[in-house]
Amino acid sequence: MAKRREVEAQRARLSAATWEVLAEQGLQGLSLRAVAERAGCTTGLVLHTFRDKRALLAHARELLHERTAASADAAEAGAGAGEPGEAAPEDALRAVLLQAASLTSAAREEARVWLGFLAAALSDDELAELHVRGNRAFVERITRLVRGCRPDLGPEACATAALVLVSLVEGLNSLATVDDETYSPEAQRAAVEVAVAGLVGRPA
Amino acid sequence: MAKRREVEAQRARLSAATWEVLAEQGLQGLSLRAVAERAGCTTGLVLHTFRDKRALLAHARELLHERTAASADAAEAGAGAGEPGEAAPEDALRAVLLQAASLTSAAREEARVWLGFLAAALSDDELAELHVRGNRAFVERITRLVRGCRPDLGPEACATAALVLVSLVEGLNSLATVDDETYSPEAQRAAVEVAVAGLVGRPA
DNA sequence: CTGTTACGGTAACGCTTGTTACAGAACGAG
DNA sequence: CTCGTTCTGTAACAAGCGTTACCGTAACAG
Repeated sequence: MAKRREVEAQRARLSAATWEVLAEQGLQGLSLRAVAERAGCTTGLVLHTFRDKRALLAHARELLHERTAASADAAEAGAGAGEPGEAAPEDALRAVLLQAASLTSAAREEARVWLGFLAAALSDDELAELHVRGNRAFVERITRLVRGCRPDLGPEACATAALVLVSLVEGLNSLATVDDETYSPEAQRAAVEVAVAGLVGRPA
Repeated sequence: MAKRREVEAQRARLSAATWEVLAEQGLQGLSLRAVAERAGCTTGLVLHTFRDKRALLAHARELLHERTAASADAAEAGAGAGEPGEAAPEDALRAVLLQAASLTSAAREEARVWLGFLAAALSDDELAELHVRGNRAFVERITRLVRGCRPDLGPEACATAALVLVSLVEGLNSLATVDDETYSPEAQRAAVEVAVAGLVGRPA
């Protein structure tokens, strides 16, 4: 054996650089040289750490998935930690949905990255599979939270309600990446509130 | 003056080719050579008809906008032409939304094209402006239909409801491009039905 | 009929891309 | 210390990109 550096740290660093380039320059500007420059190294290191560009993209995609999942976990736990009041499950659902929306500029940047990966997945089967896995995990999370809010609903109704909420949030994210005026944070918040109230909340 | 061929037909033909390439090969495969080969000509003709690639993309984007607008017009008119029953405005809203969703394979292909343009708009201001214009027109259309269904709601409530429905449909479209199993036509239809019923329909 | 003008194709340019081969540097083992 | 292995940077490669200059060709004006 010889040198055994922390290659895992390199992978994380390069994935983060991939992410930043994707957020700033878009999908078209995402070249190996741009990533290398962003990470402060050359393309040689990049392709020594990852077999090829697709492997780099796939790793960055998984990193994004893990990040959003952790963020959702935190939001869900934080909402339930208030007090065991009457509307705790609804608060958790609302908290997770609002956290998934792009209310802050950081979240909007993440949405741009997410959208870039989605567009890339249209012609990359591996990225497509990763996207499907991540999105289905999100759908299952929302389905569970919906069931917690409305135990009276059947499984199909819960699944449909979850699909509505997930599609709504991801649609808001996608549209907000280009039109942050129409899809302002307030507008997004109001939309999520209305949808939650209509599907799960008070059956007025 | 000399030859005066139908250059407008060429523009339409090339835009259609752009569209097809974008649907089949994705944003990365959208090169001038691919478009030219698809249209049965060379790149010379392409760049004689359009100043550069961005102009070609912009024209194809406008063509997509006009197409979706015409389709929405047809759906709206068709739903209102049944009989002047009690729930005509709700039917029109539902028809427009379902037509905008990707229930058929042709509509899914259109959604892939739409998504490609959206991703391209992240780093192209002209495409971004075209997208914003088209989407706002759609939002206004839905807002008008919502107002027709629920004259009792205030302007803000109508706007929020429209934003929910638009984001829902576009989210369904985006997600269905990659996962046509979870976002099957039946699932999309059920989602739209639930959302319309919850926001506009019977206030149960 | 002839000249002018728009049109379409050919081929090349310069550039960037992903990828690979090679050379030097850094560290652990003997 | 010295060898050998692992790592990183350099440089080059072929391929593809958008774009441009150039050259026939066909059609209308006079």
